[in-house]
Amino acid sequence: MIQPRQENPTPSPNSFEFDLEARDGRARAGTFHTPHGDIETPVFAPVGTAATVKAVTPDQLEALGASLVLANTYHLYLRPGEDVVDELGGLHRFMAWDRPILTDSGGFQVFSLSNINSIDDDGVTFKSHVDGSTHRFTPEKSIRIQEALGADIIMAFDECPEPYDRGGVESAVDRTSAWLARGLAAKTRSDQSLFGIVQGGVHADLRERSARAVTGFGLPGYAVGGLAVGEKKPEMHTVLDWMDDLLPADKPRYLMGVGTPQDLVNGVLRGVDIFDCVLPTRMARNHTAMLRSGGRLNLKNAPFARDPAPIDPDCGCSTCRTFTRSYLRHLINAGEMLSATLLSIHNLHTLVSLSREMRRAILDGTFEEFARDFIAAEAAI
RNA sequence: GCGAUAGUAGCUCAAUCGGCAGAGCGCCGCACUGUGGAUGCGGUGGUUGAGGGUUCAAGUCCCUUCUAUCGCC
Repeated sequence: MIQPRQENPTPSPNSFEFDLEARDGRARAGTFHTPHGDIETPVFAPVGTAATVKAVTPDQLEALGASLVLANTYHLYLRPGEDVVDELGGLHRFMAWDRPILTDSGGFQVFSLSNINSIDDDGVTFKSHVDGSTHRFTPEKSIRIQEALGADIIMAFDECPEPYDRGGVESAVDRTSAWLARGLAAKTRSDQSLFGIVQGGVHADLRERSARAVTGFGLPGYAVGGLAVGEKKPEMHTVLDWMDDLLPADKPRYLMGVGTPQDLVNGVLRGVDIFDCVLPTRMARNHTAMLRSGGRLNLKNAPFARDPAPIDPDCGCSTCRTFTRSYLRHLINAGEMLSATLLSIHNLHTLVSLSREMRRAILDGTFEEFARDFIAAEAAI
């Protein structure tokens, strides 16, 4: 049985302040203060859907140098129920992660995982993907659940539409703003910071309309939603360029659901501070190792059967220091759960350490060179 | 030794009256971006145990033979 940590870190007197420490071009290095410690940016947040980062233990996450972890409101509401988490002392104690936690609003999952019954200006009625039961989320309900869960950063309930359906994007922009106002009004806890989400798809005028509305609430941080949902890469970069101009410089920017090592570099290059993504752990479960500079290794592939090399000879993670590709392939082939753990550690290390290196380069004033080399190396592959 | 039953893809099995030899799994590979260890997509795969016969046509009917399982002297 896992014992939750007992010590309670002293809350920063400046909780939810963001110190912008350095800039290099549009790239930024900063520190976001939360009641559970500081988040040094740029940062990559591993995703722990149901109060766990899947096959990775908190000790392993800590060894990786992770600070912020994302948990999912939709999943925790359905199972075990936010009341259970609340009763057991809140998310930090429940999942034994004493550092900063961010919860999603449930908006995206309602659209991507459940069966939607109806969506209107008031909220969304949907059927659970677990048992088919009917539920309803509203902006107020999402805040109530997230307050019961108790993460440091909580997200406004939003609508994430198809990026190329302009009519759908336009109504999602206005609905997301209206829902943010209601979520803010429903908020009662002062030890959680609410981030607003900018929508607008790939349309400049809609991104601007959304950003103006959302930043008007003077929130402690802002998220860019509706990207990495099927649009082309150059379009994502263009939207991020717009966002850098539209979002206040003195607040953290969070690019939701992204991404690959290349996405992180391209995001930081355009002023993004926070990332989260399921890719490193999902690919780990699907036998794929992310390589730092482009490329992936599907370790299930036959040629690795007798390969004595580590996944990445230049990687310093515990998996690469310890195990051969041959052994990892054997674990996968034998159906051993350990393969998901070892690959998750490698994939998370790739993104967490890349974020840390980018931070250092920004502080040193060498980030533009770092990014140029990184993108050149990727192009050479 | 005699008898019964069964041999079809790597595995488990389909294939109507004799009418283009198939499926699932595995294997090989691809995808995966605000997470279900999920899922989706594509590919490889056969001397139908062997040999002969009947027939326009045989996995299917006939003969011989080999192998396996069960039963009986």
